[in-house]
Amino acid sequence: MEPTTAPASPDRRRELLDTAAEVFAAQGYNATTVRQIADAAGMLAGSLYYHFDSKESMVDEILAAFLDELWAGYDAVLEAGLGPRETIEALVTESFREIDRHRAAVAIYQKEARYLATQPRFGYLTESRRKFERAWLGTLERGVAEGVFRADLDLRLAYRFLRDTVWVAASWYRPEGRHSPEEIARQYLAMVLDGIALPS
Amino acid sequence: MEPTTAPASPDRRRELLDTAAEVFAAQGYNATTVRQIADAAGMLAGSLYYHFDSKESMVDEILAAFLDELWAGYDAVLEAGLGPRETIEALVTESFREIDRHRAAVAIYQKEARYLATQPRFGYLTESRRKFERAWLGTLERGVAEGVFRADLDLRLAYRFLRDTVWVAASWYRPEGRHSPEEIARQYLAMVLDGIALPS
Amino acid sequence: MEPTTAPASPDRRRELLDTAAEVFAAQGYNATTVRQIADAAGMLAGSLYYHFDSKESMVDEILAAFLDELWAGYDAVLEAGLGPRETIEALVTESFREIDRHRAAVAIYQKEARYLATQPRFGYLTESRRKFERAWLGTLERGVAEGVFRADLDLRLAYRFLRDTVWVAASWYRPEGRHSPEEIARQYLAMVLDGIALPS
Amino acid sequence: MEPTTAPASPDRRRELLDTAAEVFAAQGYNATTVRQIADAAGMLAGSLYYHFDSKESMVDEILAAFLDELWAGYDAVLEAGLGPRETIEALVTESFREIDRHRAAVAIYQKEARYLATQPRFGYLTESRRKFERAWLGTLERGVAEGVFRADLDLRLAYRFLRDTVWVAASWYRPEGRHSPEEIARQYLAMVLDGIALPS
DNA sequence: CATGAATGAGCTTTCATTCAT
DNA sequence: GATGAATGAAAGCTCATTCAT
Repeated sequence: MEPTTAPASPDRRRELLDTAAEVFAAQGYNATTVRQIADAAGMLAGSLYYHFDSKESMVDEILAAFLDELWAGYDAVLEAGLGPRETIEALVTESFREIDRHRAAVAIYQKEARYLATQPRFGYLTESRRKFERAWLGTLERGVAEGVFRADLDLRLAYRFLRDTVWVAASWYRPEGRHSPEEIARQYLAMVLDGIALPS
Repeated sequence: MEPTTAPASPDRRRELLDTAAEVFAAQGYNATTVRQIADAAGMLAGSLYYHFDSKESMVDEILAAFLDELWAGYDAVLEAGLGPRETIEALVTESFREIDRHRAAVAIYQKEARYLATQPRFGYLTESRRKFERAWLGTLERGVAEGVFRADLDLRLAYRFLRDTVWVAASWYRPEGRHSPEEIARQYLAMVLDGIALPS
Repeated sequence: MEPTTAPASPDRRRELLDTAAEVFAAQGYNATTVRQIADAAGMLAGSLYYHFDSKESMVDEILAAFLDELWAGYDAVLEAGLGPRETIEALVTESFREIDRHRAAVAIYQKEARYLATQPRFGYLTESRRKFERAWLGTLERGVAEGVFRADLDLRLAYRFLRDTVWVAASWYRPEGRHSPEEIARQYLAMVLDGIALPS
Repeated sequence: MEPTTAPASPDRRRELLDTAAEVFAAQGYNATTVRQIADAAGMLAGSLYYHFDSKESMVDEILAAFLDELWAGYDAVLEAGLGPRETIEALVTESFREIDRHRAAVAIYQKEARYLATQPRFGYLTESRRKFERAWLGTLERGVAEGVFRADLDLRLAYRFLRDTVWVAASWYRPEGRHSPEEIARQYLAMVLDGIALPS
């Protein structure tokens, strides 16, 4: 019979951050008030400041944790020595898994990254974006060189196409939905790699 | 005896709305203060209220004007009696033209529609989203029925894929960029219809 | 028949700063709320922010204006080529005049300078204190060298004695009081220069 | 069976009060947070409330203890039947000894007494000030009557001059400094009684 | 005795909006 | 048409204080 007492500190933080992420994702960072987060967490606005320095430091922690995990997955893929097509497949699948696990964080990242990145504190967002571009664009270039991808495309356009295509899914994805992240990845890859048209 | 120096009122409104749209797109609706808009327009915050009822009515007018124009184009395409593939091609091209003309409005729509749609005043956003879905999803279904599009796809997924793919472009598109909207449309269609992979 | 309209901007600022100075002097900077200042000025707390950036910038302006005026007077004295005793007399008189004109500002300076000086923004307070010390201590040293002042004193102690003696007066001085600033200066100088004891 | 490790409670209180006094003196009562005191004492803010009722009761105890000790010394001097000049000398010396022993408390008294005295709880501050005035002013008057002090001074001014002159020293005094309290008293008395100027 | 977590009141500040001129 | 000054509501945050453990 568990006592209904307060959980230990790091767990509590995580709990609160998850709550905050949900609210941020639903309403937008700026449109979310600290009071709304506190309400959702069942406490008073001021009480949040026992755990966090500021509203800003909450998004900060949410985004940083997400990017850490994301890059752990990406790095594993990139160091696996796969061919270009298999790398793209693995990156897309990894991305949808990340969306599945951290939907709220991904949605926040999508909507607020550009705005937040203007502040020095969030410099790592810009950094991450660059690393991201190098990884995807590099793979595409390799694929063209190796004759696996079409040569008649503007690769920067293709990169943006891929990137957006994957991440925007966070805005509508629901974990309890019909498809598993792997299934969604498979469908996306089918479209991205081979197109929606039947070869005539 | 009207003085000829005073600018026609509707022009001034348009001018101010364009300015506001630019700022909204750059900073987000909530993060934008009325004063920032006024600064950008070279006037004081209070003076904007001679032209507009409220900050809300500014986004309202911006979005409504954009959607009006968009649907004029879409409706023309949908009533032209084209085949499914040609319809998709025309809709995508039309969309990129719209992005070219109303980049700021499209960017605002992308970022804020979900949040704004919760208010009754912006009910037309939800309505438009539904019409949108009917148009695209219907065309896809027709394409599958006619054997022009692949039958092994979850069409709702494909719809979202198409929709996001096109509109997210507003977040990075720059009118002075390398490619014309038609050229971008062509590239996107190449990827979407036939995939980025070379047929093996 | 004057209309009871709002006065022009720079005057209004001065008015508000005078009000603020009075409240700060009476209650202490930290113990004073922006609301109290606004109340005293007959407006709402938020309205003060039309005129000033922050509570801090209010003290800043108050103190800076006071020190500017003070140094104008001091510099005139120091450049007049007076003997040490006459210089001390003139500085003391000038100080009491300043207390008479800017009682609140002087009181704030006395109570809050040390605390405020820890912030970079108020660096000029430290600077002013140093300049102050050079002026007074230098005059005392000159006086000892010329045989006008006693040689058996620790001059740093004497400097502090003089300095405090003069400025603390701001904490009890009332402009409508019995004595004019010049008369108070005369009495202080009598005590400081010749002592309160009768020569035996 | 009391464990011998637990420190006697009154000692701990004293220790904490000394710590608190130091912080209050350095930052001002209002600008000091309970947490800063707790930090300085190596405990958490809430823990202080095991020892004290409130922040207010801390200053209260600090000031009351200081005034108790001060008046013990003053009363001894006043009842010793000394002449006016010797009384002044003894009071000044006693005061500097008090500054030496309770620098922080004296500094707090100097800066905060006026503000605190507005609350009923600190009524003894006002009382003490009155007693103080009677003691010093009475001695001065006696001195004038007996021909020991100059008759051409406004005695209320002289009183304030003496009072401030002595106590403000608490704001710069450092116990480890060059001069003993007795030496400082001697120098102050030399200035106050006989002036800084050489008799011409 | 001390901690960890929370409360609740109040603070400074922001900002959309109003309105007399 | 625009300005200058103000309003009022609400925001983010601070802090003395409480209390179960």
